[in-house]
Amino acid sequence: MAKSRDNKTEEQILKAAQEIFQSKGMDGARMQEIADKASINKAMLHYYYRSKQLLFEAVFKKAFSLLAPQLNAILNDDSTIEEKIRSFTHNYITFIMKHPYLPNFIIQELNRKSQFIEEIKNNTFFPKLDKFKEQIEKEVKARTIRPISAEQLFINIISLNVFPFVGAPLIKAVANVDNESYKEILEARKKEVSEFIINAIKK
Amino acid sequence: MAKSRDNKTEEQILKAAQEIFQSKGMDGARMQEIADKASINKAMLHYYYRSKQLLFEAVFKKAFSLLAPQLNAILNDDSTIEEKIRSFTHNYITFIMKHPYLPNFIIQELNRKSQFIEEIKNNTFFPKLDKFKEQIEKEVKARTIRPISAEQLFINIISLNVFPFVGAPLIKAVANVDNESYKEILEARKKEVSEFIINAIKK
DNA sequence: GTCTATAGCCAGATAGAC
DNA sequence: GTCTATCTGGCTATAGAC
Repeated sequence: MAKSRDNKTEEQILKAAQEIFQSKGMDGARMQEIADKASINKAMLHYYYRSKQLLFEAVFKKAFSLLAPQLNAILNDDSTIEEKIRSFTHNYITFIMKHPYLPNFIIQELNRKSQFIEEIKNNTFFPKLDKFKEQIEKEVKARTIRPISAEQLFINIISLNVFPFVGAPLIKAVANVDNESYKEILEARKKEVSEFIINAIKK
Repeated sequence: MAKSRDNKTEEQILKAAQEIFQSKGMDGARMQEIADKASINKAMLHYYYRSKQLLFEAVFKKAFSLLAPQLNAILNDDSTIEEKIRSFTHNYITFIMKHPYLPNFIIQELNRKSQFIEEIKNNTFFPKLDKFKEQIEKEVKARTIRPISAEQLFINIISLNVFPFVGAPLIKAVANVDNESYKEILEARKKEVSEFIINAIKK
C-alpha cells in the first residue's frame, strides 16, 4: 500500500531517531535500532533521510528549535529582570523535566562538532544577548542591582538552570539521592533558583 | 629491544587515549588513532590493555580521580562556608582551565553508562555530602546564612563552576564572544562566582 | 615487547523485486 | 513506498614471526 511521503512515517522515524540519538549519541546510535523503534525497515531510513548523518542533523535541528525559544524568553521579552528570572526559571525547569535528555544532547553534540554551531547561528532564530545586555547595563547604572556584566549574569542563570539536568548522574551520586527525591529537588528549584539569583544581584 | 612493562609506554598510551576519548567519546574514538597519537602499534594497545573497553575504563578512572579531590575540597575540609566557597571556586576554575575537556568527558560518560557510577561510588574516595550538609544546617540554624538546603546549595555551587566549561560552545555562540574573550570571562569568574554565591546566601 | 598480516564481525548503504 | 538480501568498508581483536 503506497502511502504518500507526507504521511506519518517520516514523523515516526524522527521520533524514534530522536530517542536513540539522544540516549546514545551520534556514534553510539545504530540505524537498525532506530528502525526497530520506528517499526519500519532499515532501508526505509535511507529512503527518507539518505544517510545517518542527515537523519542526525534533522534530529539535532529539531531539538535545537525546541530549546531556542526557551532562551529567547529571558533574552528578548519586555518584562523586568526580576520577572524574567522568575518566569524563565520556572518555565525552563518545567519544560526540561518533560524532556530531560534535551540539554545534554545539544551540549554534547555542540562540543563534538563545532561546525554545527556556525550553521545554526546564521540560520534560524538564534538567541542573541544584545537586548539582555542593554537591560542589565541600564539596571546597573540605575543602581537597582549590584554591578555585574550581562555575560556573567547570563552564564549564571543558564548554569543554574541547565546543569542540574546535564550533571544529574553526578549530583545524584554525590548527594546520594534516588530518582524520586531528585525529582522533588528539581521541583523545588523552580522557585529556589530564582530566589537565589535575585538575592545575589539585588541591592 | 625488550623494555620492561613499567616503562613509559603504558603512560604514553594512557595519555594518548585520554586525549582521544575525551574529545571523541568512547564510541567515536578509534584504536588506530590512539595508537598513532601514542606513536606505537595498534597491537600494542591490546597487549597493554586487552580491549578498548578496559583502556577506556582506565582513562575514565584516572580522569575521575583527578576531579574527585576537587569536590572533596568543598565538601570535607574544615574552613567556614565563605572561605570554602571562595577557595573552591578559585581553585576549581583554575584547575579546569588547564583541563577543559575533563568535566564534559566525565559527565558525558556518566550519562551514557549508569553502571560506572555504582562502581566508583563504592570504590574510591568518592565525595560525600554528609559533612557539608551538617555544616550548612548549623549555619542556617544559627541564622548566619539564609535558609537553604545543603543539596540545593551544593547543586548551585557545582552548576556555577562546572557549566561554563561544559556549555562553553553554546554560551560562546549566544554571547557572541571568541575564545580569547571567553577565557577572560572565565578568568573573571574565579572571583565573581564566589561573590555571587555569597551574596545570594548571606543575610 | 614489538611488529605485520589477517580473521571475524558489524554497521551503513544500496540493488532490485514487489 | 516497502521489503529482503547483499555489498562494502571499517573496526576490534588476535595469530604468529621476530
